Amino acid sequence: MKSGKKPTATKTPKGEQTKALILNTALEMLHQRGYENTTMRAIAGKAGVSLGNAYHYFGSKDHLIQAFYHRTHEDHLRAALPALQKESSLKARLLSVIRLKIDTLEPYHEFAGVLFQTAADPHSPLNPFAHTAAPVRRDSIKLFEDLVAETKARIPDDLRAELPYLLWLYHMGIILFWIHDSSRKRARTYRLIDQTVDLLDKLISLASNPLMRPVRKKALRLVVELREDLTPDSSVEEKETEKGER
Amino acid sequence: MKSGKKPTATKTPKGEQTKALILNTALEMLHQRGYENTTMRAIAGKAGVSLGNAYHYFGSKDHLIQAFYHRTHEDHLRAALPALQKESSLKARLLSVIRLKIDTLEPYHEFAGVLFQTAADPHSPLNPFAHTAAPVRRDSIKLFEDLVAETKARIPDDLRAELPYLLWLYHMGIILFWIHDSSRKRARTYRLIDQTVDLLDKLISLASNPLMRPVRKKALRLVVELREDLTPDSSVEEKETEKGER
DNA sequence: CGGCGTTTTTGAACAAGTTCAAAAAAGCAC
DNA sequence: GTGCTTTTTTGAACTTGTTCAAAAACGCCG
Repeated sequence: MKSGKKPTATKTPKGEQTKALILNTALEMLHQRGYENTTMRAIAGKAGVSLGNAYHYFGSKDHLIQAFYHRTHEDHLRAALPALQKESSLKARLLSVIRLKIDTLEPYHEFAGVLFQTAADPHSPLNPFAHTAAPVRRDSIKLFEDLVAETKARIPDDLRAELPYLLWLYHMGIILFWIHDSSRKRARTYRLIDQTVDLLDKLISLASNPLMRPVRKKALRLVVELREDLTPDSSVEEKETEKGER
Repeated sequence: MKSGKKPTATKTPKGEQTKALILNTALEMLHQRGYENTTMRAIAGKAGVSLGNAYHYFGSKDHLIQAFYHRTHEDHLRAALPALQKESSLKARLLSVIRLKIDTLEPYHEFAGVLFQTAADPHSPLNPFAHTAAPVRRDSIKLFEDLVAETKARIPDDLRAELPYLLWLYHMGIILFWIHDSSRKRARTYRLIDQTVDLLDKLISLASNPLMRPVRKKALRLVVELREDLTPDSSVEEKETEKGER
């Protein structure tokens, strides 16, 4: 699987339309037939365009996955935001959001492995930790900011500031577990969620205790320090100066 | 990337030799040229055998990676066991082991992403959480058992029983971070290790406090419950009954 | 040595992701 | 509408992982 180049931006209504057509066809096929069975040729064929045309709009098969990412994220948002309205405690809010995330992902469990796979490679632009994915990630973290913001639990400011990011990290961990979960109806994942949310809630209370201040400070300092660099612009990728893009 | 079938067991000294030759050539090339640039054809070519022959001994490119896994694990063991002799405190032992792990992996950082990538797919036999990898994993966890066993710190039995597994999990997390770490000389990873080992040590002390017993019990019960199922024999893979293998 | 089953080895073929140069269509200025 | 540029679209070619049937080599029995 080579790198896959620049997904050319669409510059015409016609192009826009073709791009959307390809994407929809792709998502549909991915859903129905899974990742391996959805070949670029099949997508192009079903969409009624040529193979090369598909590659014109999506630099690689992975870019299609990225689109999938976007879509499920949006779906999750649509489900989670209303849920947040109904709950006020941090614990209940967190529980809702995480459970809904898994609910949203569930139909795609079969090829979620591939999803995570492409996402795990630091060189892949899909990787949620990479700079390229920064916008998506930020957007994703924002949900947890909302989650934390409107809760009246007494949480120290330093912790409160980092909590969204930490919860996002936690939610990534849950997804990782879910991917590997082959239990019926994903029972084990939901159990993990219920229990860990409970533990997290307790842990947050504990960390909020004045006695814990030194340890908390130290831990948070580390988090901040290592998180900062997560989005370094000093990447060595993109060796070529592109000229047509602007 | 299709599945890749059964890596036929070698049944002759001649075969043994060829297999070793291919493996060594592959590891060398992986080291020098990285994953993408090391094609199966190149390996076969340099080893002086045919492409098909390489596939006879290694069912897929991934199987080569698995061999790589083994090798680095052995290297790590060779470095870590002596180090354990010299240290007695849990903290110092853990610090040693983890740092040595990263030291061992460092030469391969460039293609570590791919490594983790193939390892992240639940369908891949390389995935460290999968049943197929159970032996390797067990062996890997064993190191942490040694690490915990001979330390005289007063740790409650329930925690002590699960600690090796938990530390193994922790060490996987460190590796994940390392893979994404592009700082000079991997400074950030080492900093993360130093700091988190310290925190872990504190956390273990804290968890050992009688006051924490209820929470600890609850958390450990969850760990045990979810860990058990990690190696279910009820897998749906291996549809064909193989007859030549025994 | 000669036959014969097994293991090793080969080479060709296939599938699928990716690249690319060039044709076709669209957009636009005049 | 005509000519020019830009964008879209195509189709063929290339690369690489993988499969497979058949040839070659091997081991062994009589």
